[in-house]
Amino acid sequence: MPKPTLYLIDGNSYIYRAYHAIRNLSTSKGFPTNAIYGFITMLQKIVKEKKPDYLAIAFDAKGPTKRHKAYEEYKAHRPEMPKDLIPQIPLIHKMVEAFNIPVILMEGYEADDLIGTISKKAEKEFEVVIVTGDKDMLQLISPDVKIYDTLKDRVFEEKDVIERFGVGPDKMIEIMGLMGDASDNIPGVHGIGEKTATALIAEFGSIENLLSNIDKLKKPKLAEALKESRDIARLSRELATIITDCPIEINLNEYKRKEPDNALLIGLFRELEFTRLLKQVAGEPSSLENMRYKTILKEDELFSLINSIREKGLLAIDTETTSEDPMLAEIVGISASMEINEAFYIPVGHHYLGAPEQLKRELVLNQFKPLLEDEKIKKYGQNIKYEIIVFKNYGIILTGISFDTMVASYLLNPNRYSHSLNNIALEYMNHIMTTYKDVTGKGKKQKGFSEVDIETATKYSCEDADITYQLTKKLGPMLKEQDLERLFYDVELPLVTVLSEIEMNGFKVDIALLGELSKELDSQLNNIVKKIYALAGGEFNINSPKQLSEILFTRLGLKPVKKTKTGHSTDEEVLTTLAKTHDIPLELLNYRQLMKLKSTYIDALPRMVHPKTGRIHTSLNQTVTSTGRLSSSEPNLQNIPIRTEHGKRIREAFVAEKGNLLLAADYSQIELRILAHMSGDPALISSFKKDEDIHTRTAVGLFAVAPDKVDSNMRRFAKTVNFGILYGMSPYGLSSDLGISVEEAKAYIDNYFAHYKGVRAFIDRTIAEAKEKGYVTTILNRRRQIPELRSENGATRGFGERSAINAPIQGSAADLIKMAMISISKRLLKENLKSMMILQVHDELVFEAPEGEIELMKKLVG
DNA sequence: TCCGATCCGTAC
DNA sequence: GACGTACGGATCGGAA
Repeated sequence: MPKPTLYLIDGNSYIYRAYHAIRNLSTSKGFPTNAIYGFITMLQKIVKEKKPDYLAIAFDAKGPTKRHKAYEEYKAHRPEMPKDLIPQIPLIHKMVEAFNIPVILMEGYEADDLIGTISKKAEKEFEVVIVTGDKDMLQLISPDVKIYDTLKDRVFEEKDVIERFGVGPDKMIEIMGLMGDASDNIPGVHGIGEKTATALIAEFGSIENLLSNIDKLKKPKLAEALKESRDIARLSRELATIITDCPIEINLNEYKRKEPDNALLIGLFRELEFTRLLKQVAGEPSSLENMRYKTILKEDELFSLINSIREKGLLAIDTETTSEDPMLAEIVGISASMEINEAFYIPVGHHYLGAPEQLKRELVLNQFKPLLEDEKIKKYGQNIKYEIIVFKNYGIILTGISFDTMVASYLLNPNRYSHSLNNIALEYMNHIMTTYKDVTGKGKKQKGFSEVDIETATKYSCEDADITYQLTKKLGPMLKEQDLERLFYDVELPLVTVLSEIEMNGFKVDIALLGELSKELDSQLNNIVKKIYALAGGEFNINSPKQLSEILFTRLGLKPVKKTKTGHSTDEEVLTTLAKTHDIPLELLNYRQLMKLKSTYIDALPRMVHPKTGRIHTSLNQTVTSTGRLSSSEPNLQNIPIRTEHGKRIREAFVAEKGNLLLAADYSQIELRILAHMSGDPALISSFKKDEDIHTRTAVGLFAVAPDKVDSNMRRFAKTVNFGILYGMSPYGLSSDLGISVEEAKAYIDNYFAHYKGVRAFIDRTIAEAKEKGYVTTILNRRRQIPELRSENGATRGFGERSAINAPIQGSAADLIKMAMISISKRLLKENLKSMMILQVHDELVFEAPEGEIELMKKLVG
């Protein structure tokens, strides 16, 4: 007869884990619920998976403990509990009660001690499992007591401790006494970490024995440290020791697992708006077992699936592949969902020992092709641009794209840090999904999706398709509510296909030219490095701001100009200032510029060339920026240098295929034009109508001179002011940009607003409206929330105000160029042109056109 | 060995 | 602190 299991949960460790695992969850009224939700999820998981016979949860009590009295620094450096976690704690206690799980709590003692005491008492009759992420608890392990770490999903037994530390759990306090514990501010002996501590205790058995045998140590430094820290080591050991005889009444029978109090739970779930959990308790099907997820391995099943999709006229689709890069991806499986809680997975490329026979990829794709290319069959996806590209590389043109949950989530809140399916499923469905890493493992054990067993893959991939389907149903109406439907269906969704084309087209790069440039810069850099070392009086790592700062401000005694968080700044502004007093900063500026170009562009770009196409395929990300702009990554082709001479030479390496030419169309001063439009300022509008040079026009106002008397310097000032306005620049910012005093800068800004009165009014109006509504909008009604406007902190609020000015302007410019991309793409298709759109850089579109089409293209894009 | 924080610099 | 939006290379120190 096996012993019954007793699970003892370290409530505090759980709360922090839950809080950090889940971000940004709150009720519609704004009460934070992330920790509560995470706590429940973790609790349910334990109960469901481990099925404990007995269960209790211990919490720390308020107020100081014995350890605080013994050592006032104890846990002193621990950051205070986050503000949004504090109000969740009492609700977590209530939840535990509603689950009918006993709460163990005692004044003057920590959860560790209570667990230690209970575990000691229970180990004879029970198989005890302590659930915690805290490594202090390892000392409690015995043949009958294990530790379970939920985060790592790992059980630690006696043998695991011996394997890692070479000694038994009873020696853990000795090791901890030596090495200390940063999180509890237990000091330990300075200079001794885990390695040394483990070795010493393995040899001497205890701190006391070690201290009486210091003379036998071979390392003098170590011996010295130990001699000095005798008392600290003893104290640390004491602090690390978990008390196992708390004066607490224990009736183990009370810990026997009981059914939760469902009425109480429903009340709490409703109050906290946990809809998924509510459904669960109310008895609706929702857990994974109730899902109708099916693996398709036979031909007749495939045919019947395809018929069923045709009947429905829609599907949410997801592909599993061998690569995150769609240009390199090979299909491993396809999943589809047409109904809530129902999905199908068709594996076609799983290779592992014992893998069942699967349908041939070619067969499956042949069967799917007519359906995928049928415009009348609606396709829903999460980041469906990825699927478009993957399928295109198999000769399938995915058509009928009707929803992208990632893009929808972006329009609903462009500030979100992530629009991953897992993330938005949590936000909009209160649903925690299996992650990719759960399935493929991570770190060393990570495997490709083709090695994932088909049963697991089915669950994972079907969930993706299913949730994508469900989110489509959920987010569609939300877009309508916020009046985002036109932006979504007329602009962003058609843009997905356009972006996929640009990415697939790619950009040709002259690798040989870059190679030459690399060699050339190498020798130039070599010369500069020698000069720098000579001037510095020795070698050091110029790339390390830390080392450079040491050279400049300590060895050479130069005067620091400004600070960073961690020391003295060595950025361009600082070096330019220092160049007046020493020769070395100029060389450093030179070095920095060349090094930047070489490492970021010249040497990096050739690595990004696609093995088959020989071109560079960037990712154009549609859901990253908070304003509505696109971003470009892997590589970022939106920040290729242009300003400096060397930079221009890098641009020269971007070329067209033989017989083609590059054509760039840029939307001149688009943001200032939008400012004119949105502000209705007559002076600004008339200037643009007359097609004047806007910077010169501004200079005329600022300097009160005739247009023909504006010199290049005046124009430069005016240009800086014009751009500064778009960014909500302060007098300080302008002054440091132009190298003038703050007073002068303020005068220029005042002067600007005196000439463009409509702009002043627009800024004031925009900020006021943003404060009232909490968000700003663009001309296509793109919406960005700006919570910073309501901050107590002046700097944060200032940031909010600048964003409120900039976001509508930058975002409207993005709206316009996106519309242009769609219409140009349509014309290229309609007129059957060979010209390709190959890049967007915010106010510029780049095309590669056959020579014969170039004149036509100039007209078309102009 | 990997990952995140930091500093820095490129673009619009 | 002080000008908006991005991406990424190099270093460095701590965690895995």
